[in-house]
Amino acid sequence: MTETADHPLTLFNSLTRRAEAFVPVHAGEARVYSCGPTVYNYPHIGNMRAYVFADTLGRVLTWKGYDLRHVINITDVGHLTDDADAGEDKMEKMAAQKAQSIWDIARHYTEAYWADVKALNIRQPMRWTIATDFIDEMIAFAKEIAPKHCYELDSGLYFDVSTVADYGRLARAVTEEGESRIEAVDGKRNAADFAIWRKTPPGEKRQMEWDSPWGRGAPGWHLECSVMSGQVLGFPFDIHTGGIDHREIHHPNEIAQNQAHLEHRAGCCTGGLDAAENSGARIWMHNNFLVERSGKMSKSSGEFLRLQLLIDKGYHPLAYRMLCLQAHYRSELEFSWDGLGAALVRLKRLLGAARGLLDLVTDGATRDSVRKTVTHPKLTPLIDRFDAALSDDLNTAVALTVLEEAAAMKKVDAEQKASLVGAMLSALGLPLLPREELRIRPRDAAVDEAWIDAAMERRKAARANKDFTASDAIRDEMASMGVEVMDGDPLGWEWRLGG
RNA sequence: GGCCCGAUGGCGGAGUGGUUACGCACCGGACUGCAAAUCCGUUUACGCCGGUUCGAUUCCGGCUCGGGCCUCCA
Repeated sequence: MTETADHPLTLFNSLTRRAEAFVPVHAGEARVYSCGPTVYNYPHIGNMRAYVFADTLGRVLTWKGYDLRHVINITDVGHLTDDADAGEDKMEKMAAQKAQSIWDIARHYTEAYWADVKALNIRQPMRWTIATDFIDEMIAFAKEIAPKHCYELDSGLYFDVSTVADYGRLARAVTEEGESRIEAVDGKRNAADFAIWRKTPPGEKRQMEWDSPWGRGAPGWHLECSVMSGQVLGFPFDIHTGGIDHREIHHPNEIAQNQAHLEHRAGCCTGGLDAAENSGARIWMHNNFLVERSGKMSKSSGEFLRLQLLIDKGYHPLAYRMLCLQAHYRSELEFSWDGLGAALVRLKRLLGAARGLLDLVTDGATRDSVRKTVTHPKLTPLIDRFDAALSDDLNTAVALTVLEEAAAMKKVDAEQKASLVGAMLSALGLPLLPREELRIRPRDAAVDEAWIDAAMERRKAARANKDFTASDAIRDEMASMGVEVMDGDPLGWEWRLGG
């Protein structure tokens, strides 16, 4: 057993379409920027997969011993409803629909998002950047690159993608003359040109608008991420994450802006800076989609799956995290209620196996710290296998099986096992929850805990008298109310409701 | 029309040129007054047709089917 083998962290870089060794820009640090939500509506569980992924990445970086500096942005302005250049702003539209201030809308949905973040045990990033806090910086950024890379039309300031080298390298699919199904904005030089500043149409008044050298208006969506990531983390930073949909449009545009910005700062250039070397980030990572057959994962379809709905049905939110962990982040993942139920059962059994270790658990441990405290010969190979799995582009599916093996391990030093299991749970973002928190009463449950406790008491008395006819009748009665009785459950659950 | 991706047992989902993860479900056993829960054990798979190879689920080509993107979307 070579339990001290070192497994360098390798991550799949969308820019090169290859797994690459992670080499931090700043020794010992990992600087990560994640594209966050546009807060014009509730996030659905598919959206949340991106943040579970980003959190898992951050936890693995911590496990590997890096000092994580993570930024997630909140887009509270500038996201368009349809046409990429001249459509309605999603924020403005929702505010109009609800007859509320746009700022109230933004706050409401930001808080809803944060609630989901908390429920999924996603760690707080070093900083949440709010787009509207960076308007001045966005204007300054745009002013810098405008002379060489932008042109002005009636509707706004546009970025000319032909002015940077290798535009669209990330997407690998730039359709120069493609049959676009949307009407192009008049005057655009290239089909792929995008607005970095959108002017408020004459005669209109928006709730969110600012003065700029190009008139009153609002920043384009792509500009926000370039500015916030560069401001807070500095170019180049290590990793930029987002959903796979961003690989085609948003991130290529962000990269083009970053190239232009870096070019300006370098005071060059002949031929433009290379897109791979000057994209702003070393590694671009994209999580795949959570898919659901009936289309409930699309916000535009009206009804969509929110985390709160899972909770209302009696599924603990961490069952959803477990569902994500079982698959690789780059694979499409199928959502179904049966699948969620399976993940919940798995989570319960895992935490049940880890029970009793509660007060021994060490949170936030690193691989190296675990190696120091866990020396039992049956446990050390598990550290290595766990580390190898996570180091292999975040193979959480395999890491999870190693964790389960560790939790089920018999005849080993209890304290060492606790350290190991605790560290593994922490690396995957699964907290050791007590029973009360893991069990969730479905919202539509016909009975409450008081009723259940009373019934349990009656049944207990009948059983004490060996009156099994009576005790079975009570059990049937409870079952008819949706309560399942479990005698002698090792988790200490005497009953359950729903999931 | 253009570009890209996928197809693994009942479901989900890893992975690999040769010994076929894992979870849930099912089945068997232990436990239980009986169940449930829990624990232990077992069964079932690599879309089709060619090619490369001593050997392919794994590599290459074609086909079929499914999905995504090209318009905001994690």
